[in-house]
Amino acid sequence: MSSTVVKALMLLEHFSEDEPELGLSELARRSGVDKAAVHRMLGAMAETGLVEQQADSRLYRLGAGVLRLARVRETAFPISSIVQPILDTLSAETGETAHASLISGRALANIATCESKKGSRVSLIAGEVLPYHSTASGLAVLAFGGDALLQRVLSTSLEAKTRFTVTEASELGARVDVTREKGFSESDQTNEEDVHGIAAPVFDRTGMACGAVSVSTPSHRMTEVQRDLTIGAVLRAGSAITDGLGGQRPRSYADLIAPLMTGS
Amino acid sequence: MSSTVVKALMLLEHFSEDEPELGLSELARRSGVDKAAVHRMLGAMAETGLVEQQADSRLYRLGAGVLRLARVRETAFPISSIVQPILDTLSAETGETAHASLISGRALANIATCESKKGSRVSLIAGEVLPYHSTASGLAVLAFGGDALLQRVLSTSLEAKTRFTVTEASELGARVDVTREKGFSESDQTNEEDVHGIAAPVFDRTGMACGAVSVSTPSHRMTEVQRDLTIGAVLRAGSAITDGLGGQRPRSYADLIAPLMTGS
DNA sequence: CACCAGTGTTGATAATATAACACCGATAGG
DNA sequence: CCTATCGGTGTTATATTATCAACACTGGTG
Repeated sequence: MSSTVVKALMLLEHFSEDEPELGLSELARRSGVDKAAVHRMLGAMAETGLVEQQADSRLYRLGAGVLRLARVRETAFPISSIVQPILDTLSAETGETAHASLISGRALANIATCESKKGSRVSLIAGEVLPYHSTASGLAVLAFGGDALLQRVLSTSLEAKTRFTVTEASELGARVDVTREKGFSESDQTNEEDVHGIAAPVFDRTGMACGAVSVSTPSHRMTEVQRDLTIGAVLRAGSAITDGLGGQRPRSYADLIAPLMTGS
Repeated sequence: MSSTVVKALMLLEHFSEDEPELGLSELARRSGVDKAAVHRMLGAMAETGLVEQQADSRLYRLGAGVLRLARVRETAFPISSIVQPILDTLSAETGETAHASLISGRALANIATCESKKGSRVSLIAGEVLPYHSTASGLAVLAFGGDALLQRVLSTSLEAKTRFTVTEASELGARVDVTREKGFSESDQTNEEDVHGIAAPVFDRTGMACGAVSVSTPSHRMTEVQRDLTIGAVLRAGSAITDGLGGQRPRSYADLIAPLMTGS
């Protein structure tokens, strides 16, 4: 069912900002894969520089190869450099943390962020993988990313990240419909406690959503005024990023959000 | 002998700044792997977001996953951000193109560059993979990266990149010895025509070389004066990077290069 | 229009790399 | 000194993968 390559690459998901170095046994435990298999996979990935092993502690971490690959991609398709300034203004306009993510296989990859300047803010782990079903960004992508993607996600089991997470396919489908009608998505504490998210889709040049831009606000601070302000700002940012990437908004979507994109 | 994971990841080496998008057949041809196998491997890597397939043209390119991974690594171990300013001053001091690379599996990965401002300059492809045996950076790493690495490289077949490339293991060993005695490495047109390189090793905290910093000068422009200037600047840059990464120079090496690090 | 050369994709079967298990030496703590 | 970790290693049955061929499709050409 699942190829060894996928299994090996899934191991990389366990490296995070908080735990950038992991031991063999630890990694085997978390991934639920046999220790010997993990050892072989890490060895294979080390050969190509995707991971590297500390000589002394024997811990593994992401290798220099990922930097090289990112450079190749970013040089050819400068996404991050286009997105970052837009996120900065989005964060400034709303006063909250903004981030952008792109479709990356079976999940969303957070590729750029701008944290709020406030002391109390939503702080997210760099390079986190965001599930489609529990985040505002995910909803935005599901709503405008085509039926194939939506069906695939609906047919998977939806993990409950908090007590508010939608775990029923039918209800998730309903939320996607709402998102499609409104032109933006909204989620309250479905991925993390006390985090409210508002997101807008980003389109590629075929008119399909390829990612999303989102603003995360502490739930207790979210007011009606703040909400309206954020929706307009997020939609403008989404459009700006779509344009920056050479993407194309579907006509119906452009008409839909036009009245909402008030403000400067 | 060779695992499927390695074979799959080797496919990624064929993506470059010049050719960021490749078709299935093209990739199969270059890698010498069966088309069907390449198809399955790319599919597997697409599942995890390491590559992505254009919906319309069906071409493959590096995916958003690599950006995410690079963010995780760079947040935890901010190498690029430490190296870049040092490269900038190195390039300013020498007037030529400077770059830094790290050990990445079986080769060196170029992770940061600063191009010369001159019209005639050495321009290198972003994210290029540098062979150990044909580059000044490679020599520097081989000389100070431990015997295990050196033996492994010496036992492989050395591809002739130009008519000056060293392809005999014995001669390469001799050049490594010279490098070890001098404290820096030098190569003239061994990797590319009309490119002269001078490189210094970068050490990790165990005192082993983990990478190198190098200045590439058009061969015809390399004079005695320029050479002395460059050697001092490269050695200073190497030391600065080693310090910035929390690395540790071996005592013997520090004594060796001390008299050469003249200038500011 | 038929043809051709190219593409991406999919099955079938045979070959082989892989998963699983127990095991090893080393290290650290009680 | 015993126990519980750790990283790493063999070995064999098994499941995945490589290989080959054929497929449907495209765009260009006679």
